[in-house]
Amino acid sequence: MPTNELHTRLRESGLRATRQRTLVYGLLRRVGGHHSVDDLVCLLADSGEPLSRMTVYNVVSDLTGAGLLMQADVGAGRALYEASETWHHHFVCRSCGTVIDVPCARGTKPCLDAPSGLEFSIDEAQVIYRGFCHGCRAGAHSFEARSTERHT
Amino acid sequence: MPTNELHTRLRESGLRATRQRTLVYGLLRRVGGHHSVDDLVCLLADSGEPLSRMTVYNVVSDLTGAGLLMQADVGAGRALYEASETWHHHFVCRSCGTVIDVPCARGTKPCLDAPSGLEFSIDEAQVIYRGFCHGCRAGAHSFEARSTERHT
DNA sequence: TCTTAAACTTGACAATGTAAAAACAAAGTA
DNA sequence: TACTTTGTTTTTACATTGTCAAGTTTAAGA
Repeated sequence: MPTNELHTRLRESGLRATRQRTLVYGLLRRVGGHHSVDDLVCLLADSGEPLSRMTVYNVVSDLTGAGLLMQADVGAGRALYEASETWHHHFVCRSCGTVIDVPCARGTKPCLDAPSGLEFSIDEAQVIYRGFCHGCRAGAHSFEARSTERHT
Repeated sequence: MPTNELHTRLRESGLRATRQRTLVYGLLRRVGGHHSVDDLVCLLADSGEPLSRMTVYNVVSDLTGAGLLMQADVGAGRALYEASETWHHHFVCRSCGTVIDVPCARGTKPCLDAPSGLEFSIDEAQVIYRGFCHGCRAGAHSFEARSTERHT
């Protein structure tokens, strides 16, 4: 996706199209996968366009709020970000920590029908599946099968 | 639940029944609700039985592994623990951070049927619902209703 | 070009979690 | 009951992740 288009996307989402936001969004769209803020800071530095850590935190927060990025909380201070068009979930391996996308049946938020009769409004349901990936199989089995997609 | 019984529970779960484990497990059963490690350290200190932070981390990790505690990752370095008999999920208010239990349709792990055709084994599916609680309602509504249970 | 509100940078700091080694204690056994 | 073994706890230091606040810079509209 060319810079102009990224620029347009940002504006359409109600955000100012700054160099920093364009860089982060462009990077995530280009490389794909799940990345922590620290990852992003390093990748940007390596690409010759270093941004401050605080800026990256602000940018991913803004882009997530605008719906351009998805945030996956895969436990204990591990927040990962990705540029994705469709709402989906994540599998996390208990052994090696690998994160794998898991398609969502509905594909749009809030995905799950929450039980009715609750005193609050839900706009999103995030599911984290845990278990052991193919490489780490050990103890605990509940079902098995064959592969689909895999990121980072 | 008397100390003897806590003791027995621990042994049955394959853990040594140490004073520290008994204290933490007993506390969580007695007070109920969701608590961070820091919470627990303070509560224990207040009750005149101080434990080191590291010990509390070890204990909750061991008890969670043994199935006596549930861990709820409610985002960005917020790991909460609770003593619960049945598997369930959590709602987190985007505004005030309040955590509310949400019953799970099945009540046992792994709760959700994951999409078939995946190259890994799932033993647990944790769902985090996000939105706004009754007190914080603002913008975003997707449905509403009446209350059930509420903790911490 | 000029103006202004929004965004970025910097540096210090808070919160959360982990590593390693030494002291200690639970549980089984003699 | 005393002994032994092995797992647990404690301490200290540190790594990681995220936040605050003040000052500077910049995007976007007039």
